[in-house]
Amino acid sequence: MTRDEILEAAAQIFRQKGYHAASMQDIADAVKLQKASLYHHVNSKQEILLALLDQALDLLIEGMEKVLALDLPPEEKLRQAMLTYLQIMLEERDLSSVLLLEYRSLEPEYRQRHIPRRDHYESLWRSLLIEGAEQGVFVISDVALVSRFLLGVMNWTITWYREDGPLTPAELAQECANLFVLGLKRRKDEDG
Amino acid sequence: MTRDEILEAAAQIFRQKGYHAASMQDIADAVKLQKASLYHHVNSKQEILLALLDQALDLLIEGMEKVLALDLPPEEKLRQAMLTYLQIMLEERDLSSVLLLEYRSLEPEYRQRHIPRRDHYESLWRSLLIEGAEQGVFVISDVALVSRFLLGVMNWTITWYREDGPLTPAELAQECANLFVLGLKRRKDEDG
DNA sequence: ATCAACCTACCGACCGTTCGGTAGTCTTAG
DNA sequence: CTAAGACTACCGAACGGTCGGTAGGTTGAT
Repeated sequence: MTRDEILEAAAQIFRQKGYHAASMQDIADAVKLQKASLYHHVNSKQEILLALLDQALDLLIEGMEKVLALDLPPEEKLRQAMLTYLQIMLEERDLSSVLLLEYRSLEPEYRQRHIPRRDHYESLWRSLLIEGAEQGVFVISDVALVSRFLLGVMNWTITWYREDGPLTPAELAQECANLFVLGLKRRKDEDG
Repeated sequence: MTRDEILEAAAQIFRQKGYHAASMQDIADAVKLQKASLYHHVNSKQEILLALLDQALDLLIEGMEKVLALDLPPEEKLRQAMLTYLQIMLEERDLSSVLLLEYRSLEPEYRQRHIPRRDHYESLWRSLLIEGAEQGVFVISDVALVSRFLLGVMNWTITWYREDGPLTPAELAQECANLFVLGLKRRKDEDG
């Protein structure tokens, strides 16, 4: 049994039940250990949660930085960023769900460590939008607001997306991007 | 002390801590009763949660039905619906947060009672979009998907909106509607 | 012999809920 | 007008159970 296996099981249970409804006993059962044995690998339940949030954010930051480094026109870069985000979200659902929904269960001391990284990630999205605006491709009055709209649509997908449904993550990303890109792009009838 | 006062306090605490992290003791403290006295007014903690979800959904359904009854072109009706939704969400934040985030804590028996009403509400949004599509004003390939996108953006606002921030709910609704309406409307360069 | 991995046994705290009881108020028969 | 009875609102104490976490011992590979 490794720490990572415990974290993985914990993510699944946290997602299903929520942090507070999930007990260390549940996690122990899932990895077929005694509850006390978990404490050989982790220091506390809160530490598990923090580790999961860190993992999730690492994935997202890594994905976003790769996209930002690409040499693409803003519109394509935005599409690529949305695709990457949704793919991570929907392929690592346990982790993502914990990041988005169980974040509130972090106790203050741990939260302080987490918030700056979260802010950093959001700033990556803003920089993408700013790039598009500076090149005159996007028309955006409030970059912070639009980035929240963007992340909002995508974040909410984890509450309703079904793997056995009609859409693949890639198709979903495309539909989503279509809707937004049209709303952001300078229209033909607009002046320069 | 009335049942409604207890529900109101419970909503606030559920929003702050989450259902499972909130204790009956917390609620009792908030209304300055002994924990046991709560059971004179409510039957269980789960019943409180269900009552709050019902209250929230009642508000939203009522608002939506009023908007649907208006005699407006589809675009204006959509804008009005979004405004109404966001106003309710942001003016009744405790209730709305519980609806969106604590819904998962409903136990199966209670959930079965709640789900049909929730589905009904979402169908109201779909019918609005269908109306616009049939009149040729909106171009929508997948109504269910678009309605989820719409609700997703708006639902996520409760996680970041600050009352002391720069935007009123009405301004927020307008920005949000602008983005979406552009993505949905038939463009000039499209054929008929 | 060492040490990681895991165990049994246990701790105090708190959970939602129930119980028996007590003021105070309202109703109604004499 | 009064007194008995019923009803509402609330309380203190306790229930069985679960919580996260700890102490200390056993196992087995190196």
